[in-house]
Amino acid sequence: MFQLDYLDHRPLYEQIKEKLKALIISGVLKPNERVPSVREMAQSLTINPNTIQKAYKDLELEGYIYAIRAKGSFVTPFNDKVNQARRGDLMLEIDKLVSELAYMNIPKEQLISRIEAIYSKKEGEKID
Amino acid sequence: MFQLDYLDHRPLYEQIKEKLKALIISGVLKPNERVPSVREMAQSLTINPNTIQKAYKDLELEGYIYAIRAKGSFVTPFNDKVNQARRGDLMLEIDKLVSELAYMNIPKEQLISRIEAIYSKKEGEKID
Amino acid sequence: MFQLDYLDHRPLYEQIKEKLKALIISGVLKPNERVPSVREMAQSLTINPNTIQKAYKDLELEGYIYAIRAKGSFVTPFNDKVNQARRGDLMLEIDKLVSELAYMNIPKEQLISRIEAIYSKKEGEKID
Amino acid sequence: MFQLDYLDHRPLYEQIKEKLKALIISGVLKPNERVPSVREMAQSLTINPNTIQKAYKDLELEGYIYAIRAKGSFVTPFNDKVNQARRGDLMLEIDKLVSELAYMNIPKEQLISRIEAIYSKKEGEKID
DNA sequence: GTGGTCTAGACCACC
DNA sequence: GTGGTCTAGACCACT
Repeated sequence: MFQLDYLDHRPLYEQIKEKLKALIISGVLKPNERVPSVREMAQSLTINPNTIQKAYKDLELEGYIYAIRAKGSFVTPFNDKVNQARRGDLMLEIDKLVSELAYMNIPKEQLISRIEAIYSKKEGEKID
Repeated sequence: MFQLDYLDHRPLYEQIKEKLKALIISGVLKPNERVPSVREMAQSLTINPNTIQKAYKDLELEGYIYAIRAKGSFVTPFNDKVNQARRGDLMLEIDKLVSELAYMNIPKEQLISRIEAIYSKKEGEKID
Repeated sequence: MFQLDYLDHRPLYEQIKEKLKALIISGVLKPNERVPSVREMAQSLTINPNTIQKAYKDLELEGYIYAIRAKGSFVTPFNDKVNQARRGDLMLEIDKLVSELAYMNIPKEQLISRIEAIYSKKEGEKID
Repeated sequence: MFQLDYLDHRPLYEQIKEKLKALIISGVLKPNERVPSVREMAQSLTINPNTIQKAYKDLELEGYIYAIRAKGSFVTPFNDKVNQARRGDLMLEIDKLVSELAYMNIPKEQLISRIEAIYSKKEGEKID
């Protein structure tokens, strides 16, 4: 499914969270699709199940997946009501990054075209 | 100059770096202006000088300030050649954030207008 | 009759107990009325009959329903002698919750008016 | 500080959370007071530090304590803005309990006098 | 010394 | 078989 980077200084569970989030966001994992069980994932990454457990629990708290005991874990279907706080955080992060890029004299057109590209790719998927 | 947030779980030196960077980016600290000495800053924040030292060293490596022994540290004047790696990192971060916002159905117009606002504010300062 | 919430991390039988209790307490299920059989309930919720069985057995032990073999389960008519232990437990729980609300500076008038409302609603039902 | 009940079927960390919360709510632990370190608590209860860690982390997420790396954990000073969600949850729980008590014919006067007692005790402490 | 991360291996409740 | 809890013991970054 993906690989870990042991040179990365962040905790393993952070990497796992990031990779899974990316799969969900990019649409590789569809809403309500089952994600690998804690043990399956632990085996395929050859790390301890507790580390996966922690990553999954965090993702559940953040609203990306949900767990059903004795059934497995699944991708949360997107819901506009959820994660308003998260949206605010993302906006603040974007502001900081954009300020830094502006300071470096990156032309804003470059940024905007990048955004257009990401959004139009997403539109393309919807049509599928 | 600024305050530390002890509830933030990041290392203190990360916070210091972030705050100083923000001051530089926003133009509060001008190019070649002297930043407070390690001791001054340590005293005003009542933390260990080693922590400030580490923050300054990182900022120097990232190209935001330069140190002159026995004189102090100063804001690096902007230079196109500096920090091409940093730019790439920022772009990757932006991509990740934008993907997540797209996943959350934030309209791209909202993002773009936000960017316009930040850039036009910066233009305004230049004229000063 | 009711729906299960698979996102709830409590065991399913706990949810079933809670919902049935609510139906009894609110008067939707009257004293000596028959509650759905284990099989009926299992079918309508599409879960394993063992899970329903466990919920019913617990409710019987707690004094909310009684079972007659080959006939089904029925709502226990209210009886002052029953459940003195349960009352004590509820009082302890109330104490804990009220302490927490007091800590949060919720005015006691708000609590009391809430209690009045619940009791007066119950009185209204009795008259029916 | 307190003792664990190994006959209790709930996870140990839940018991620890409950006991600590009670100490905070009752005012035994004052705002900004330091709570025992993870290791101290683990030793005094003779359980594994990881279990304490989990309890403390949960309490931090719920807003009762805050942790500062290399310093310790401390009681969060009460803040009206925090935990509005928690308040709503508590209110729903109270409603359920009161309904059940009403069903058992507990006179509402008994409930109200209990609430008065808890609140007046809290007022007494404030004057101290 | 503090909070935080990780492993290896065990056991439990649930379905 | 699944998610969740717990232990014992280790190591890390930070102050």
